[in-house]
Amino acid sequence: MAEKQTYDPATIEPKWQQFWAEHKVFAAKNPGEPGFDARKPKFYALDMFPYPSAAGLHVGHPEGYTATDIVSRFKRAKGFNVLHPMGWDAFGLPAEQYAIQTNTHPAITTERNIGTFRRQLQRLGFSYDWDREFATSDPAYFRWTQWIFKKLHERGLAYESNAPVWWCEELGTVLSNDEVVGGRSERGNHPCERRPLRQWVLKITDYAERLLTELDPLDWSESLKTMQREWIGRSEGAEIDFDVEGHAGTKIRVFTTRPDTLFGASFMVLSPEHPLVAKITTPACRAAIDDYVRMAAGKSELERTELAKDKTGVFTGAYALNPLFGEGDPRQRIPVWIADYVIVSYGTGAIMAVPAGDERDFEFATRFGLPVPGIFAPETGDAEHDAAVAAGRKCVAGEVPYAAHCRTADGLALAGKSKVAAVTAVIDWLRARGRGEAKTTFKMRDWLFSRQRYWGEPFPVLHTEDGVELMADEALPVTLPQMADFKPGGQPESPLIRAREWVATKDSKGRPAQREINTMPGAAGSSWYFLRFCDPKNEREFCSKAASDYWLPVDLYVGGTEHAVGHLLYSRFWTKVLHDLGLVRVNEPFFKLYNQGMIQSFAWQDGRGAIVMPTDVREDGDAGFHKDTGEALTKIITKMSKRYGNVVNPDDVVGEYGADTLRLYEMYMGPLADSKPWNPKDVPGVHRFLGRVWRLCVPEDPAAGAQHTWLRQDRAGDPALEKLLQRCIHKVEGDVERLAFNTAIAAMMIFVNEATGRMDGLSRDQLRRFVQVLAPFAPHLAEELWQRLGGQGLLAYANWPLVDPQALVDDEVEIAVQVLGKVRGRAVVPTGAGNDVLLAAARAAVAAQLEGKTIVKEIVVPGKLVNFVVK
RNA sequence: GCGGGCGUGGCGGAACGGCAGACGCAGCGGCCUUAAAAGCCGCAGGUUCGCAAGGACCGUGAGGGUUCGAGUCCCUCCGCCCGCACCA
Repeated sequence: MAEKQTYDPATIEPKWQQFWAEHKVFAAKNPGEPGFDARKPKFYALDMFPYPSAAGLHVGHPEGYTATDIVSRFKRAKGFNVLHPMGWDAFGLPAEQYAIQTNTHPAITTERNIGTFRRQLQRLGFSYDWDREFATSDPAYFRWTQWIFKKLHERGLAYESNAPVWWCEELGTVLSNDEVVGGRSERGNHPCERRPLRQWVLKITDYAERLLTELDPLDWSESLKTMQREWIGRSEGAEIDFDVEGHAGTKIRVFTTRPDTLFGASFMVLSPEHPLVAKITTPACRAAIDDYVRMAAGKSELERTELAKDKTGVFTGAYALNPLFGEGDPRQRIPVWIADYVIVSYGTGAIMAVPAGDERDFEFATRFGLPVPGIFAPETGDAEHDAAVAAGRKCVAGEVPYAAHCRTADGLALAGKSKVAAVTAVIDWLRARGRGEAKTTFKMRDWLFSRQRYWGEPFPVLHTEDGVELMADEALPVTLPQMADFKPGGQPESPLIRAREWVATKDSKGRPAQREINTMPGAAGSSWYFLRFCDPKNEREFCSKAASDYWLPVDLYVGGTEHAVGHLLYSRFWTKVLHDLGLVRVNEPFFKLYNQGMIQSFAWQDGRGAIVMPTDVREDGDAGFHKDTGEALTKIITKMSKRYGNVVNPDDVVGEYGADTLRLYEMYMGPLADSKPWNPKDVPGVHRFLGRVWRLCVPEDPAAGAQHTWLRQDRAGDPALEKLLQRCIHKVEGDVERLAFNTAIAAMMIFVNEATGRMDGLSRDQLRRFVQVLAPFAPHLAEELWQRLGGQGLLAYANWPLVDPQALVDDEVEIAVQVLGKVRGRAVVPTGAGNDVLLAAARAAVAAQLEGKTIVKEIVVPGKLVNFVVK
């Protein structure tokens, strides 16, 4: 007997992948190109492009990619021009570290890794337009990254700075704020320290206000918007100048959000790094101050910000003068301290301390025995509390009535004013006297834009006799020199310094000049790649205005939360700058952003909490035992990691079940946004489903042909199946729009289960339509069946089947009948029946429960239920 | 500490304020098979009454509230996850 015709992804998947690639089935046409259809709306579906690591693709990658692929295929079927590209974020530290480890040039390892990633992605049948592929390390691409840097420089948004930056000895480079977490590098968890180094910095703070307000209308999750808002960290207040006693002309400027509490400023705190510390410290205090400053500098950021630690600080010996009070007022003269709870880089690096109104200042005052002048007169009714606050024994924040003595001789008086009014009053008073002004500050710092590494974009910058010179557009791209040894030198200097011939060059006037030896950070190339995808081959421009006008903004951007404040902020910043230059129409690049959850995995833990590798575990159902000791183990859910031995390789899954099963399983696991564990036992379930779909079309016996006999011609299908199919199409449509892929798949399973029960009632037309619905999820199987069913042309180009709204309505509905809110019966009534019909049917259904009771109220929800309230 | 999210069967998860547990996994029974695998058909939250058909009660982390009706809305608490964390 001949082989059975079973569902065999290993033959159909490569077949269709090859066909799609050869015929460029998913190539997107730009306006003006032959074949472009201007009548169609556009849809730009984008994945956060991957960093091609040596480890290859991880099952986490295809989760988001499958989601955007489903939407892309769906939108094509719905008549959209779809842009769905893929490329590589290829410059950066990990590539370079891997290159160093394997002693291979990063260009080579990167190319090899990209090859692996591309092959793995193509095995999953994603409908990318591969003609638009590029890597950020391609000279044809980074030429324009350099060009954009020039534009930023022209606008005054790029500058050199010598301010302290995060230096990571282990990585041999500086890192930006979002790359350092708690004083350690995000990548590798190495210790970092602050040190001053000459660096290129981008003035993202100029855009802080816009980055904040223009976030509002975006279709992003609230939690992500909150993260960005907090990172930007806007706060409104005032800057106030304090004179220093005995130092005429020297002023200490502070930033405060509570200028209304100036009456209670009883000391002042400078950060240890504040430039005036050395100047104002008195000889008697100098030794202690020097010690403290040295100690603060030696502390890691982690130690300095450690939670719940006691505050430390030292008196400078100097006194500042509160601008509110005149000579002779005992409140005028306040001591100046230094303490490391004040951060040099925020605000002015100095604060006025108001212990009565600020928890931190109160703690400091208490610890060092400084006075706490009361400035509030609360009336909470709690006499003890009110008295304590008035006397300065307790600290309060927020809206509290001011004490009567909060007044100046010349008419400023806060008593009776609201907080907002008091803030305004104090600012007005200060401004009139040139002692302060309203001020808004941001936590966000400028973007540290240079790295001391080899594998990144060189700057289009020369250092000449006259200073910095930007290179001409024609000289771009500035490519990296070939170097045999690109390791960091242990110095805070780029390895490029050793490429002497490359560094030494001539400026535009023919004089000797040196190239900039720092390179750009990894986030440079990824800050505009979504633009380049619109016009990836353009040699004259970074992206034609026509192309970006058409495709942007990105309609759906899917990726992980880890880029919440880095990449997403930088991309928004660059887009706004390019917009301001008139080069891009949109002001925001990503209209809808969706964060997929993490795919986790099971791991085993013993009684001490130690991880037990799966190879040492004997599984028995859901329980697990140590193979050697027999100890019962606990199953935990955690991220996939080599340490736990629980990494799932997509290649293995594709090898065993096929790409369609992998895609379908990842979408079926649960909501896209949730983190959820990979359960190998669940995978066969979706594979079985695909096998059933296959059998709906293809007979087991090859002698019976490529499709069941009843599918060889058109004839009417089973009306009950028709109704189910209509429902299924409708449900999938709605679910795909809201990215609820798990429930869409459930709906398809329901249909297939029914259809399997009466297979020969299924018509060719019905099965074709079902296959169309399946196509975005399992495109290979769908395309194969479409062909066997004699579908017109390619399924990839077919229009989404229409739903007949009539078909969604049943003639009859079953309603629930409740008595006192509990379901006691059911009744079948005609759809759209009036309340009286419903009530009559309902009464009959629960007659027994109503017996001997009085109906107090009848609640009717048409088409759903009837509830009797009885007594 | 502050902000946000989440707690539903043995497991992953469904459920516009209206029949909790769709769909899948694991489980059980049956058909097919010499046997198994595969496949197909069916059962299935818990407790309990009943020979059965079919009932009853309890059930969405805990407690309270709003409502004719709460997994869903409100308050308090517990637990888990994420983000921020001396930002003046």
